[in-house]
Amino acid sequence: MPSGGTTSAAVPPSGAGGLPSSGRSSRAGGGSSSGRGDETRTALLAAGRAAFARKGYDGASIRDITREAGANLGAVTYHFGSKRALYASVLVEGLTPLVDRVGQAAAAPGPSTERLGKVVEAFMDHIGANPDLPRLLLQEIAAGKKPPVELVALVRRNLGHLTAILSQGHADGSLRRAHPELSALSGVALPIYLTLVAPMIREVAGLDIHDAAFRAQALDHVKTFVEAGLAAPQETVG
Amino acid sequence: MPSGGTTSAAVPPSGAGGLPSSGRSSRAGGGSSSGRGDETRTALLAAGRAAFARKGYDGASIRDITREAGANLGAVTYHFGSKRALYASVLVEGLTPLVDRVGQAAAAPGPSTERLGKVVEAFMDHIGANPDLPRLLLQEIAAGKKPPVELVALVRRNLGHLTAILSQGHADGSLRRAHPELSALSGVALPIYLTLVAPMIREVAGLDIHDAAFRAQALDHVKTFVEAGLAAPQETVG
DNA sequence: CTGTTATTCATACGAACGTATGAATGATTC
DNA sequence: GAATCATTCATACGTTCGTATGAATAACAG
Repeated sequence: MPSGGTTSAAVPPSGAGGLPSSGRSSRAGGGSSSGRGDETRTALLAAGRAAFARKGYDGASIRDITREAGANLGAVTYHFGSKRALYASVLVEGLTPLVDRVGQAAAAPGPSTERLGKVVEAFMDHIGANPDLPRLLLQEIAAGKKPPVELVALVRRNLGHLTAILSQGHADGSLRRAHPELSALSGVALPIYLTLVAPMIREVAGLDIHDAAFRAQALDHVKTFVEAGLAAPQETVG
Repeated sequence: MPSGGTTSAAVPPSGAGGLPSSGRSSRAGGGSSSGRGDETRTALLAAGRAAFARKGYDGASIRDITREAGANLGAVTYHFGSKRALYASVLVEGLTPLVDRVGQAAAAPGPSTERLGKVVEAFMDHIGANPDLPRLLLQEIAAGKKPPVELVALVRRNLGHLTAILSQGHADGSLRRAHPELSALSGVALPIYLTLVAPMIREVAGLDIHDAAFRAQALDHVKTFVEAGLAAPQETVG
């Protein structure tokens, strides 16, 4: 044996590490370790997000991802431990900012209908700027398997933000008294769906969600639709 | 060379055949050819639908599909020519009945709000009975690539059914005057989304869309939501 | 019975995949 | 300048994939 150990020649910072958002391991003080380790990790996450969203988990290959990231084939194994672990990191680190942003919008003071509008706006804006996110989410969910716990936690948190608004609206009578989960899901279904089927809309109707004018139109429509769908029924006037 | 030809020993009925819905080749008269050819083809379609919906195109393997269908490994090549061709057949032959059913519901006479309700009901009912369909559709669309022409044609036909109702509603003033495509998409987004994220809903909120009671609740909610979202605004009464 | 045709079957091939391995690299610390 | 460490790199292994191939089977025609 030329070198020392048998298999533990290099000890990757991955494995059982879970999902430390910035838990990089540096050697002694608080320095910058040996160089571009973080850059590689970040590049892998970005390339992985694009690849997984576009081709699905199985369709995306580690070779494609590392090539796109400008990294070596072994980079994924080293930084994340496995393809599956990279995928989990992409999922969590990609969706957390969205949930956070929705949480901020939902926490704003004001009447429930106004908060609802702000949440929808934040949701559509963030998703519009990151069209990979709904694809990532749906690619995972559409599999029909039990989603990973981290994803469940994120969605549950998001649902909590929405149901808080709904219960306020129920209390003050401005929102329809309805099934809270169904109502919350209704609020997010349309933004996600519109972003998701953007290629189909472009193909079928010639409308591009990336076009600024149509984006504005879509946002307006979604806000109106969701607010009307959730609003308390008004007395009809002949 | 033991046998006669070089490569054309067996001539599969696939290849450039396109998508004949029942264009089975029988030998001379109109008989039943040599046996269970059609059964195998049908079994492959069913197994392929389940596999593609659950694992995506890349995740589903021909070996899994043929095993599930009780057919030989070469059956897909023989009956469809390639994995891709099987996938296209699954897509078209799976979604056509849904579009047809929506078309029937949309063609019913009556006021536009009532037709709208019937369409939503037909949509949710059919999708509820065939939960693989939205997954198939989304797996394809989520890829972000140009969808196959047959799929575009189907979606365009479906969109036509919906916009017909909407324009009637616009004309008689019962529906909100809004972007027709956006409105139509809004009508289908929620049913599809609810079915699609069923595993997530079950995990996060403990609600199962396959449970009859919740199904009824969901249908009711979706109808109310969509109708309220698309209805013409009423005068508010303090 | 003989030839023809549709279908099934077992097997093989080359490519691509995820992962493992151990040497090379280069910065940091003493 | 030697030791240490995180990271990168080239390469190899075993598996699985889609597809190709040609023989085997079975039904029908004459």
